[in-house]
Amino acid sequence: MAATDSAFDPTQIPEKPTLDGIEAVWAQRWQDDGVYTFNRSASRDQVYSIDTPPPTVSGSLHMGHVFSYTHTDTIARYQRMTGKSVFYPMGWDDNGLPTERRVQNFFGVRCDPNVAYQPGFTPPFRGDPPKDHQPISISRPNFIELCEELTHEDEKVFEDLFRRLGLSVDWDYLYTTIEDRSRRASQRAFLRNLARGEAYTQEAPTLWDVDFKTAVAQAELEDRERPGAYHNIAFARSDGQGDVVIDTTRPVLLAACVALVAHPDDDRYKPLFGTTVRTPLYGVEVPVLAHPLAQIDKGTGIAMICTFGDLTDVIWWRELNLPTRAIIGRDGRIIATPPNGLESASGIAAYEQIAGLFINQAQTKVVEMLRESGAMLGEPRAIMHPVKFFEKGDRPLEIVTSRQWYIRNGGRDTDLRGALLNRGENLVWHPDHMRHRYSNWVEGLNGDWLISRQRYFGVPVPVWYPVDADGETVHDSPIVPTEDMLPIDPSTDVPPGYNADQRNQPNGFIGDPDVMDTWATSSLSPQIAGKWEDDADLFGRMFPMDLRPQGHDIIRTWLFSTVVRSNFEHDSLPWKNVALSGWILDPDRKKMSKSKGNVVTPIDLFEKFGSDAVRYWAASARPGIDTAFSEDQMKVGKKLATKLLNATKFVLTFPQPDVAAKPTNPVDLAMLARVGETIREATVAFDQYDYARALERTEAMFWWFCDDYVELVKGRVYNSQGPDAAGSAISALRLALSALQRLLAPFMPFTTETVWRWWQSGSVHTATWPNMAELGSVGDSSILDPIGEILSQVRRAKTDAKTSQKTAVTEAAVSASDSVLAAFELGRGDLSDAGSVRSWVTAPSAGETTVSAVLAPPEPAS
RNA sequence: GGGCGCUUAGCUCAGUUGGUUAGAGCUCCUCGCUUACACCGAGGAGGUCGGGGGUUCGAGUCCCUCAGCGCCCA
Repeated sequence: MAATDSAFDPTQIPEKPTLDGIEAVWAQRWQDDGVYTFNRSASRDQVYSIDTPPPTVSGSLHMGHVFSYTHTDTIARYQRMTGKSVFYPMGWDDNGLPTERRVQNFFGVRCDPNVAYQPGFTPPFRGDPPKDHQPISISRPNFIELCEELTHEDEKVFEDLFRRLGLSVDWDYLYTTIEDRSRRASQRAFLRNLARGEAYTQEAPTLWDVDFKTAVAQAELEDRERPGAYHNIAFARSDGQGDVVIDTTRPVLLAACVALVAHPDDDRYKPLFGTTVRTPLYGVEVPVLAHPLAQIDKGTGIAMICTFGDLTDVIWWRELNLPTRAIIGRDGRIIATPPNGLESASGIAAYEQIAGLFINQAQTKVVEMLRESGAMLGEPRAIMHPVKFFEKGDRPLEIVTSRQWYIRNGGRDTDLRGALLNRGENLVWHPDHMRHRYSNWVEGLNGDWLISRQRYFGVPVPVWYPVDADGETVHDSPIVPTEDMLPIDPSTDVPPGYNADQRNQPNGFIGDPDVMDTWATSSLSPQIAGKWEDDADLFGRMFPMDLRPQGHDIIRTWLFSTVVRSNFEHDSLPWKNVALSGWILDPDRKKMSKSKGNVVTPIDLFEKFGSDAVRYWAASARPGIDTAFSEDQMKVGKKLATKLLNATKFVLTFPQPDVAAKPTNPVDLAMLARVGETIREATVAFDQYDYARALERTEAMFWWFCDDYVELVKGRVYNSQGPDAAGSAISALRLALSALQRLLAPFMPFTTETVWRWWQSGSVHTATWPNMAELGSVGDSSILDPIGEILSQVRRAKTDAKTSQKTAVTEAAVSASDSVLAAFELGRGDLSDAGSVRSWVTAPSAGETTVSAVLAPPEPAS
C-alpha cells in the first residue's frame, strides 16, 4: 500500500473509528491497485460501457455535477460488482465558445485562421493582460496549443474533485474534445457524412448572431419574451384606389419588403391578390399575395414579407419565389448600399438615412420618417412577444444569407425523420416519460442541422475549395483530405496536389474558414471515448454502449445529435439506455444558479460531511427528478456512514466461532430471510436503473438490522444462552453484515471499503454483488414483526414510566393470538435479554397483542 | 397553442399490478450516558393523500374534469 498513510492500517479496527480523511487514502489506493481498470480482454457481453458526459472545463464543477455523476457512478459500481468489466471513461470538453473566451482573456491573443503557424510561440501574457492590451492574432494550431495548456490546470482540479467524490472512472481512458484524436474522429465522421451525401453545403438564409458573428443552429435557439410595438403602416395601391394598411413590429425592414401577404380565405384582401402596392418612403412596387401561413386575426390580417425578418419570411420567400432585398449585414448594421429594386431618388435618399446604422437606431429613424411622411397611422402599440435568441447571446437573432454546412437530421426528409423517431422508440429511457422530449423535438424540426460556425476556435471543417482562373471559389467541388491525413487544419495545411504558395491564388485553393459546431464533435463521444478506428478492437468491445447519462436539457442537442451520427455511421443506436438526471434546486425550489450567489462548492461539503454523505444525498433523489439541495440529507448520510462503522466494529468484536458454524436459531434465520429479500429488491431496482430505490430498501434494512435485530440478539452473542446459541447469532450477524456492506458499496464507496477491509481481502468494489444463495437456507421472516411488537411494548412501558431501558421487568404478561405467541416462544430468550425481563406470562387472545410489564424498582445510584 | 411531469405530515419525499387502522427521514416534544455507536438509543405528537365527479365490494393508486406549480416544444 502507499507509504503516505503509515498511521492508517486498514486491517486494524480502530478503538474510535472515524471517517476523517478516508477519501484521500482510498482514492490513492484504488488508483495504485487499479480497482476500476477496464478489462479490455472482456467480450462485448461481459462489458458495461458508459458514455460519460464530458464536463466543460472552462467553468467550475458545481453540485449539479456531483449530483448527476454520483447517479451514474452507483450504476457503474453495481454493474462492476455483478461481474461486468465496466468501461467508464472521463472526458473534458475544452471545445467551444467558453474556452475560446478564456484563452483570449488569459493569454491576450486572438485566433485568426489567416495567420501562419508559429512553432514555439510564446504568448504575451499568462494571466491578467492589461486592460488596454490589443490581442495578438495567432494561428488556429497555436490557439489550440494554448487552449490545451490553459485547460490542463483546470482538468487537474476537476480530476481531483471527481476522485474525491469517488467516481469509479478508469482514468486511463481520459479524453479531451480538442485533442488530436478527437479532431481526427470529428473530421473523419464529417468526411464520411460528406461522402455518403449526409453532409452538404448550401447558401441559404440562416439565423445569425450579430455579436458572435456566426450562424446558429435550431437546437441552440431559445425564445425570450421581449417588448415590441405594432406599427400601422399604409402602402399606397398602385391603381390609386387608396391604401393597404399592414401591421408590423419591425418597420426598420420596410426597405427589405418584397411583398404583402394575406390568407387566401380572407375576404378583405381577396380582391387585392395579384395587384401591387408601393412601399412608403422607398417607393418600391411589391405584389400582394396569398399564403395560408398569413394569420387572419393578427393585426390587420395582412403582413409585409421582408428578406428576412423571421423564419416565416423565409418560408414565404421560398414558396412564393420572391426576390431577395437584404438590408441587414452580418455585423448587425444596415448594409451601406440599397437593395435591388430600390431605385427612385427619394427612395435612395430615405435609405441613406439609415445606411450603416445599427438595427435599433435604424428602427427609430424609420419610424420618424414614416411619421413625417404620414404613412404611419396612429401611435405604436406596445406588446410583449417572443423573440428568437441564440441561447448564449444577448441580442435578437437576425437572418442573413450565407454559405453553411449542414448534416441531414430529418428536418427536411420524412423518411429520415421516421428512422430517427424509430431510434428514439428503441432506446430505453430512464425515466420513461423523457422519450416524449425526444419525439417532440424530432417532429418539430424545420431544417437540417447547421454544423458550420464562423468562429476561429474549434475543429475545422476539413475541406478546401479550388479557386478558378478568375479567382472565384468553387464551392461545389470541395477538396477533401484522405483519412490518414487527419486531423487537418485547412488554414495551415495544404491539400493533396497543391503547393503552399497556391493558397488563395487563381487556379489554386482556399481553405474552408469555418469550424464545426461543438455538438458536431461531442455527438461522437462514444466513438471518441472508444477510440473508434484508432483502436477497432476496443471499439468493438464497448459499442453500442450500455448507458448514456445526461441532463434532460440537452436531449435536443447532445442526445439527438449522437443518435444522428450513429445512425449514419453505424446504422445503430449509440447506446441501449439513456438516463436523464434532474436539476438541483435551492431549498426554496428555485433552480440553483451562480448569479444568485447561492452556489455551494462541492469541496466544502465533502469536508463538512464526507464524500459518502454527499453521495448519499445525491443517490436519495429519484432518477430524473428535480431535487432540492439539502444539507439535512447529508447529515443523514453521515449518520448512516458512522453507523456502518460502529455496527461493523461491534459485529467483528465476536470472532466466527467455527468455520462450519451456521445460523440455526429461528430468529437469526428470519433475519437472514429479510436480508435476502432486500438483496432481491435492491438488485431488481438497480437493473431498472433505480439506484434511489436500491438505496432506500438497503438503508431501511440496515437500520432495522442495527436497531432491532442487533439489540434483540446482543445478549445472546455475549453468551447469555450458551456458545451454540451465540454461534448461531454471530454467524448470522457476519453473513448479514457482509451482504449489507456490499449493498451499500455503490453509494458509500469510502466507508464500505474501510469496513470491508477490516475483515475481508480485496476491495469491496470488486467483490461479488450479494445473492440469496450465499445466505444458505433462511427462515420465516414473519416471526420478526410479532417479536418486535412485544419488545416495543416492553420498551414503551419503561418510557411511560420515565425510567431507563435497562430497568428490569419482574414479570411481563403477553396477551396475543396463537400465531403471535408461537413467534414469541421462538424469540423468548432474546426478548428476555433485550428487555431485561425476568419472567413471562402468556395468554391466548383473539384481539391485539398487548404486553403489560411490571417494572422492578430502579437500582439505587451507587 | 401542443406535449410531459408534479400536487401525500410543518419540511423533503416513499407508497411498483387498486386490498385491513396511509409510511420514512428531518423538525418538534418526553425520556434514557444501556460496555458498537451521545456523530447514540427508546417512545410520542403530527395527514379530509390539490378540488369535484365517476368506476368498484373496496381508490393515494384507475377514468373524467377543474385548479395551481414546473419543464420541453411551437
